[in-house]
Amino acid sequence: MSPSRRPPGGARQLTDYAGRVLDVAEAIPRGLVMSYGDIAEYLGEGGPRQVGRVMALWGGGVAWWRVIHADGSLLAGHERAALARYREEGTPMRLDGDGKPSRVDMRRARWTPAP
DNA sequence: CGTGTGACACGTA
DNA sequence: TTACGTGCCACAC
Repeated sequence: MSPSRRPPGGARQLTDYAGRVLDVAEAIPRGLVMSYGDIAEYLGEGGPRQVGRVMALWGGGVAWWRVIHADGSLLAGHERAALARYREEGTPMRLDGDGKPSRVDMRRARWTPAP
C-alpha cells in the first residue's frame, strides 16, 4: 500500500471499496487496460460510476491510464499523458482517420484478473 | 427528502 | 461512426 493512495480527506466507508478498486488497478499489467465496468464486475460490487469515483479521488496513486471507458476512449483532459504512457508501454491502439492513435484497442488490450 | 452531477455502460437510431 | 436517452449509484446541496 503506497502512501500516495491515501485518501486526501474525509473519506469514510468508501475507503474499503476504494482499496479493492485500487488493488485491481495496481494489478493491471503493463500494456493492458481494464474498463470501469470491468473492475466493478470483477469485484462484484458497485458499478462503473463508483469505480470512476474512486479513481477520480484516489487514482493518482496507481496506473490511472490503465483504467478507461469500455469503448477504449481515453480519460478526458488527460489524453496527452495517457498517450505517452501507452506509447512507452506498447499498449495496442486504434488509429483515427489521420493515422494517429486515438483510443485503446479494447479487443487486444483488455485484461481480466486471474480468478 | 428531492434534484443535479459524474474519470460509466448500453441500446437504439 | 456519433448522438441521445435511460439505468445505475454515491454524494453534494
